[in-house]
Amino acid sequence: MTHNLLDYPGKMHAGGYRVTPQRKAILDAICEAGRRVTVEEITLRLRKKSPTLNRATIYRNLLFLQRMHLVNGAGDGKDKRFEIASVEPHHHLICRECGRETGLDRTRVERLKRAIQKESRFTIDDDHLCFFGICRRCASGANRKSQASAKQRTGWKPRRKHASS
Amino acid sequence: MTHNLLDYPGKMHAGGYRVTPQRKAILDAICEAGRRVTVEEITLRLRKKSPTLNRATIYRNLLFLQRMHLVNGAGDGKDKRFEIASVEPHHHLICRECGRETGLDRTRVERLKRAIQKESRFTIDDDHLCFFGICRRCASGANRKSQASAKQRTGWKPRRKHASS
DNA sequence: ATTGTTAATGCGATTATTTGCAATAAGGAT
DNA sequence: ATCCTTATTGCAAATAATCGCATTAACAAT
Repeated sequence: MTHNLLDYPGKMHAGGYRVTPQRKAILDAICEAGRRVTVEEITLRLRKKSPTLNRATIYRNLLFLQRMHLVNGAGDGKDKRFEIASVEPHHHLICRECGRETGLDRTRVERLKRAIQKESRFTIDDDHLCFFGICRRCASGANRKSQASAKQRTGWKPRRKHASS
Repeated sequence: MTHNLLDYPGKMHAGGYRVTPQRKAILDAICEAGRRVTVEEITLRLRKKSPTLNRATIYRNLLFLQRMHLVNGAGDGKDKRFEIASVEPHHHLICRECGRETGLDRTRVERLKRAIQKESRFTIDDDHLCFFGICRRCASGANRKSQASAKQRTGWKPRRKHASS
């Protein structure tokens, strides 16, 4: 239970918020997944242990947990994914093509954050940034077929001027 | 028409995609707004000049235009906002509290992107990053009442242990 | 253990977004 | 100008996400 390291009850109480079984269940579900999960996956996991937990409660708490910095979310629409916020700030490089994540040396990013904060006195409170782009493999065209479904999923076919078979 | 600088017909054709009046209308609508706009605002603007343009077409093209790097989108859910992608890469600091944007010296960010690319050979194709956090004014508590509605909008009341009037 | 306060949940009803598919129309070729 | 291919649209139906409000239950205080 990674999230226990975060002392989430303490953080919630400190803000005047309450620790409910629903919130615990949601944190558990994300934690047990052990990777970045979509709302759908979270909902499915919850069906088992907490079948009565309401849809609206999930959405509300996902927002809440993000605000509390207990959970990090990144991505667009249905592809948005959540994970337990790590004690250690860390960042991701996510490939738009194949969806794979690459680690990212955090010192560099933290340095940028500090520099920005120093200059503009704006505090970036995100300890978990996601940068989207194209990974090495996809850039080289190495894995065209293997995971090229990203495009299809959003409904656009790749370029193919009229030319038979 | 800032977006004409981008040669969007060229980019679309290059990918085997088509330039339709609907796409033009959507780009125009975002452009005319002259600032980061929500789907709702885009829809409202389109009602006037292109009343027949379908909902689904708007959503599909917003995705499409982002993929084409003609439009940038950032933010969560209904707060997601779009703007015409500038020829010049630029980045934003957006305050979670009051929603205001602060400019951000882009050289620093570009340097980070280059460094990452060099190290991991991952190409961050985002020329428009949004960093969320707390701006100077809100951090100092200067404008509590003026724009503190951000919290209410998502349905949470600020901490206030029971104490009358 | 009981009580009071009010944050949080569940529910039903809206509203927002997505999807499948037939009909339409962009743009290359003749 | 006309034809052909197929990307894109509009529509209607399906899903997903949000909202208002009455009810429930955390938790601080007694």
